[in-house]
Amino acid sequence: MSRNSKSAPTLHDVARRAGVSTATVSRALNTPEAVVESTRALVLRSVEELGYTPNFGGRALVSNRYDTVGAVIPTLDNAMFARGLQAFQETLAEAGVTLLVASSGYDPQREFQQIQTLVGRGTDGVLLIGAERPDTSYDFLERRGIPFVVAWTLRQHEHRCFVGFDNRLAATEMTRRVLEYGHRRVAMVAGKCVGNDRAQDRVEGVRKALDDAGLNGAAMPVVEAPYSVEAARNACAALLSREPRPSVIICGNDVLAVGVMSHAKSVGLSIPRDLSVTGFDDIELAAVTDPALTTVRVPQRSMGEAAARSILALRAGTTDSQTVDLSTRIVTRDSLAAPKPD
Amino acid sequence: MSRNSKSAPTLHDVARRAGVSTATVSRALNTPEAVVESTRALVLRSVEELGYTPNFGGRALVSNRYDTVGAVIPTLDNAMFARGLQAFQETLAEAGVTLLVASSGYDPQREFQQIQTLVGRGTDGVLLIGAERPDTSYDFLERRGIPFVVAWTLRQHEHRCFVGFDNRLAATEMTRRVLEYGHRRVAMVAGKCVGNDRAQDRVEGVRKALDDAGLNGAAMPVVEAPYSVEAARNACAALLSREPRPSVIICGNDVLAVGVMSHAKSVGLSIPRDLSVTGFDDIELAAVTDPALTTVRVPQRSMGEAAARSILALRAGTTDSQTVDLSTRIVTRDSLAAPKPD
DNA sequence: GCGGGCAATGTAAACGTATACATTTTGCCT
DNA sequence: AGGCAAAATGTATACGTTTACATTGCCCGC
Repeated sequence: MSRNSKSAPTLHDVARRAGVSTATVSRALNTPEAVVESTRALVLRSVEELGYTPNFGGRALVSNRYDTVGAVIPTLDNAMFARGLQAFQETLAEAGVTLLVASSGYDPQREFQQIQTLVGRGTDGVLLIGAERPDTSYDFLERRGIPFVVAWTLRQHEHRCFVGFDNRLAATEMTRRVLEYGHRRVAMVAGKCVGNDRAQDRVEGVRKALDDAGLNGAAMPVVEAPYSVEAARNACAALLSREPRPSVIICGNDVLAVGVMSHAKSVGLSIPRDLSVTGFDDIELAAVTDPALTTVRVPQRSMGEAAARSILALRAGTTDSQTVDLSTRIVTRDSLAAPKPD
Repeated sequence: MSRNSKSAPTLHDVARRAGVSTATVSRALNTPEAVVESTRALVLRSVEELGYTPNFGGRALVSNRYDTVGAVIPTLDNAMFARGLQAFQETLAEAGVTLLVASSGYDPQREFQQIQTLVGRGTDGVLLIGAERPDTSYDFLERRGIPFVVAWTLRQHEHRCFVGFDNRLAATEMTRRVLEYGHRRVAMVAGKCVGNDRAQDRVEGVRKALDDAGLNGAAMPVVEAPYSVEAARNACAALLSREPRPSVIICGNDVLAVGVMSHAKSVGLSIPRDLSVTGFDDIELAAVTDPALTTVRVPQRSMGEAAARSILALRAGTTDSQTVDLSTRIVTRDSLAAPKPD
């Protein structure tokens, strides 16, 4: 009954068993090249036999490094963030860094709390989604000197690091494509815009393309909906009841597009014959809806990886915060076609 | 330039500024009722002014509590785990516990590494998905005395805590339903079974229902596919080329079902007239496929919440590991119908 | 008015690790 | 062989917190 399991073995225990000092054990583990082969083997065997693992608190206390980065995500329900986060986590893990996850539920106040919690936990890097939040949050991080990366969007800023894509531009390009098909009665189902710059940018992008084409962007009908199929159905119903009825509905998100198509079909409309629909994100299921969804491909995994690399660089002391601008492209499928003549 | 930002304020700084001892500050923060109103106010003001936050390493070192639980998830790509994890995280957060996330990529070896990393990080609770893994992993946790919960599945076990549902039973029920419709030529597209007891259970459940009905369960054609639309397409092609052609394909997952339907339609089959398809999980999009998917509803959020509660209970010292058995139910939509007569 | 008891606060000792500095050992050159 | 530099190891302290124990001050009953 030698292993009473009451308390974990410490550096001291290992040192005594190996007949060396604690400093040597520490070195054998952290800077192996600084210790001679024979003693290193001795130490490692002792570590093995005792099943020693370093105490995280002790290590963190003295070195002030936690090898932990936090991410505050609006929600994990959305497959999109999940996938990006997956890549983020994997890249971090390769560098021996662990990921702490928190979610804000799209609430800036809660996001701030979560940031505080994470930092209080010894997070030495933070991933944020979207640029729009109270200065309080930014100030907190900057004052504390915690490196952070803003992802899923792009902004011009002196000192901050962005990893994302231009939501506005992507929406403009998609809209331009829609107009090329000859559509003039354009409507949009957007995500909730308050506090969500990505949703805002997408609306703006659509408006801009309309303006560029000599149409009145500001006059375009827009209904906002939370990112759910059911909400999108209702939004679609609202848009279809307007006069003149839109010939195309541009959606701020693939999930919304799925809901829109679902409702349109349920009231007897054929897509794209009677109504065209476009999405945004290119989630896996966009390829298998009926009809398959024409949408904007967003480089989710690359974004997660790039964000991780940026944060690692920042933690390592990179001074120049290089923004990473990833590109999107339109995936042409079957939900967008020319409008039928009046 | 009083705030040099070089080093964070410590308990000492707060104490000196408030003119009290560090012990009093600590108490004012952790056990407010043990300190008189006036000094508490004094301390809190001092905390405020200095922007003090406790050093996590110091606290963890002495108290040996990290208020952190880890989760090792096969992958975040699958919306299903993401949603459950979201609920898990929320419930944890309410109790002031932070979530550490790692992913295994369905690799038991990597899962073990991740468990070790998390525990080395001071995780005082772990969430695992699925029951099947090397004893090494279980031994490690049990020897260390780290409470853990196994979710997404159910097993009989003396000391371990399970939170999930009976995959086998759910599959049996779905198959029974299929048989009630009159189907006899049953085939299945399953998830990869090696190391994945949920996928295995679902196959077994289908076989059992067939056996119960006097059909030969073991003879049922099964193709395994990773959880992706594309893989499911190929699997579907393989099954459809067999003689006799199946009248129904039971899928181990909604994503697989979507892929199967997509392929079947692409070769000119009408669903459910020429081929019935069933899913598993009831992800949000199952309701909007064409036709809408008949599937098994899995209580993802409840599972996440229940798992969190179990882990919190275990951490708090509950001795009896109460297993939580959540129930599933069949959601009837349009992808399952009677087979057309030969 | 005085002592006893209790509430409030202070003192100081851990917790386990990393590392600056001191000491010993090794290897090499003359 | 002796001495010296460099390599290897040991010694001892600091990190910031919690908490057991010691101390102080206060109120109350007699």
